[in-house]
Amino acid sequence: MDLDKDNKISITVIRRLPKYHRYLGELLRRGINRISSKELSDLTGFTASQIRQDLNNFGGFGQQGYGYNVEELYNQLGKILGLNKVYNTVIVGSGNLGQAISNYSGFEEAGFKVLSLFDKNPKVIGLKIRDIEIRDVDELGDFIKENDVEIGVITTPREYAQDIADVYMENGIKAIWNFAPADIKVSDDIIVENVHLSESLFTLSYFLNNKEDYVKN
Amino acid sequence: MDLDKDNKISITVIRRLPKYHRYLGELLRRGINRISSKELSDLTGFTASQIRQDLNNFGGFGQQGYGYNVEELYNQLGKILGLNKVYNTVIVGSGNLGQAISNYSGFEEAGFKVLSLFDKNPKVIGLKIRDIEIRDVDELGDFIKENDVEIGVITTPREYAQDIADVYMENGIKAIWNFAPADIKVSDDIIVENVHLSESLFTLSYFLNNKEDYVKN
DNA sequence: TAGATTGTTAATCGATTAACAATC
DNA sequence: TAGATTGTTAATCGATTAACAATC
Repeated sequence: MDLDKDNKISITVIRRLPKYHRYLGELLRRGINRISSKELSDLTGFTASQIRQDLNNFGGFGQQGYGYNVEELYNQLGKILGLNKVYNTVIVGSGNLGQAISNYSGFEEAGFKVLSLFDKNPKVIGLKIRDIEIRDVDELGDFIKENDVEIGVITTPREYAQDIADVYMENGIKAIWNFAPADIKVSDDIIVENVHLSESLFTLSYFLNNKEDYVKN
Repeated sequence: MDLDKDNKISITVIRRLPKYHRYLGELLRRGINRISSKELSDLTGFTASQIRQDLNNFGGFGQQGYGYNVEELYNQLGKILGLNKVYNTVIVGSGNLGQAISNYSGFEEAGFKVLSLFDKNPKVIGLKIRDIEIRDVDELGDFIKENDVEIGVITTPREYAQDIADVYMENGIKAIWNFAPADIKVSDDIIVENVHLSESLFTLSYFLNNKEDYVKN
């Protein structure tokens, strides 16, 4: 799909898409049918021009003189983001962060189904978080293969992150969502998305000490 | 401070600083004394040229023919990021995510001291997470004022985020670290740093479905 | 039809990369 | 000294903004 263009969509554009999707979801809940790029600009803080440019990378979803149909654009963006599918997911590290992710209903609603948590601590193996069992991390590889797991989450301490990434890689996982404060090394065909909480907090700290550099949004 | 320049440091530069800091910390732990921009480039994935440009926004930390002293650069970056201070912090929302943050030793080591968690659920008010008490959210405003709290974290469900932000704002908090999937509105003098986990996950999902757009790092 | 707003091209702005003199 | 590597300027590249014809 998307063979009609050779040039990549830039990461800066891609990272704005979820925000458009979120605001359109809100508008939809509020029963609003149509929105212009100008109005979306007021909501999101991106310029109207930028919004039109961004969307036109994927198609002409709008209509001159009218704007965009909220529901249609929401659905289109959902499809572009791959939210029209279900992804089998596992989480390694059953601490608070792992539990937070497995409990968050928003992810399940968006199609990210957590099949199991994994840990190496015998005290927690066998327990259930809601209805999701915590398994021994030694069973991780087999579980991935037997259950067509596509996405692996890492919520372990830093020192185990690379080992888990290796197990993920060896067993054919397609994408890794990494919360450990380390950059893992995997082969080029595996998607890695990092959430480095420290980097976010330290950025906050920087701005707290250098208010003159801070700009909203 | 930093009165010697009128032009702001751009956000793209600022967001790279924590990563430099993290790698330098690793090098320090490994007992490595000196590093060149070329070597830092191999570690971080940023170009050597970019690294030298970034650092020179803040000072000439290197030495021709030698490179950078790891410990000195680590300390300088720590200072630039404001990690040489202690910040009184509170967390509203004592669920898994709030607990994960309050338990993470890395934040406390970096100077972010969690004084209290807050919740509105009577069942958890009065409990302790490690040695941090969960208080009634009704006491939030007074607590902030009495304890010189500078940073407020929001780990509540989306629908409460703005209300908490309002309490933070009214009681003089300086920065908000927001994990709720909503963009909160506050006055311009308050720093807001968002962690939108859904946006990260949806970006991962996009790349899973559009591998041709994926580029490492 | 007249007004509104898109899709898209062109202009501008900013960030990254390349190059190299300075110097340790 | 010779080699290495910085700090910094200039060149390039890419992203954002502005403008407007097309058209609903």
